[in-house]
Amino acid sequence: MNKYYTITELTREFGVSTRTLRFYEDEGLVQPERRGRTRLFRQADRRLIQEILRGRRIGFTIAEIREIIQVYKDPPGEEGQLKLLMKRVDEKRNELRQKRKDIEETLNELDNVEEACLTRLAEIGVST
Amino acid sequence: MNKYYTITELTREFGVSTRTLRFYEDEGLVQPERRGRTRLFRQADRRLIQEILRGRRIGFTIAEIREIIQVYKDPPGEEGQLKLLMKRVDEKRNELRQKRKDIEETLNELDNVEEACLTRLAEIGVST
DNA sequence: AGCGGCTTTTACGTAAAAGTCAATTTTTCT
DNA sequence: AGAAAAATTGACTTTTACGTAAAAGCCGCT
Repeated sequence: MNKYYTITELTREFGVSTRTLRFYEDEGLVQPERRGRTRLFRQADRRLIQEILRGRRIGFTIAEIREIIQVYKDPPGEEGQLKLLMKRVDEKRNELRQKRKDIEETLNELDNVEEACLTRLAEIGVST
Repeated sequence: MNKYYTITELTREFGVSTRTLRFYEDEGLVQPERRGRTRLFRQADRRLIQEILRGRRIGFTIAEIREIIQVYKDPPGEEGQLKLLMKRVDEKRNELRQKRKDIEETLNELDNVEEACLTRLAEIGVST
């Protein structure tokens, strides 16, 4: 059946504005089809948007996200390009591992904060 | 001995600019002492900066970081405030868990990209 | 006293990623 | 067909987190 999605269906699903999706199109991240001037998003576009938003959540810039999409769309074939790409991939991975560590540590801290809150509440004599 | 750090010592240690550290002071995140007009950072300031930068890496805004610092500096004592804080902590934790999941997934994808690169290189006949 | 180097303050600038608004279309419903 | 609802476009604005440039102060050294 190959369903089409309207822009507002997707904004509702992902909790973003139409402006945002149009912005992503302007930036060349997605290329929905058109019927007249209306955008028609396919499954592929929808999945792409999921990936874009995931990238956004972990702090990738639009440029970085576009780069990643590019690599999937047409992977480099030449040795120099491939090695460069691998280097960039390795850097990104290190960055993400650091970020993951930062998150673990912060999660632990937040656990402590919660503990402290519970303790304090108990002191005041509030049963949780 | 209670050593003081100059602003440039810290910029070198953490790889940030003096502008950044002054900005954090303007935003009320750190309060180094002064000798004349010169800032003198203590160990406590230094550790605080570490935490600020960690927060920054995982995408916290200055306002959020300030809020966290505030909670440490003077924790709420009243029931309503405590419960509110716990709610905010819980939200933050969920957000961070999502982010961690996003990172895991992206790390896996990057592994695949690397694999693909190696395969392609082997195809071209390059020994890695 | 002069120099180099670091520091300060003030003030304006900027890039990224949208948000907002107004003026048109276009589509949908009856 | 005609009104209402939804979508598009373009221009302008906003927010965050600093960057940058100018003009000057302080400090140790020679």
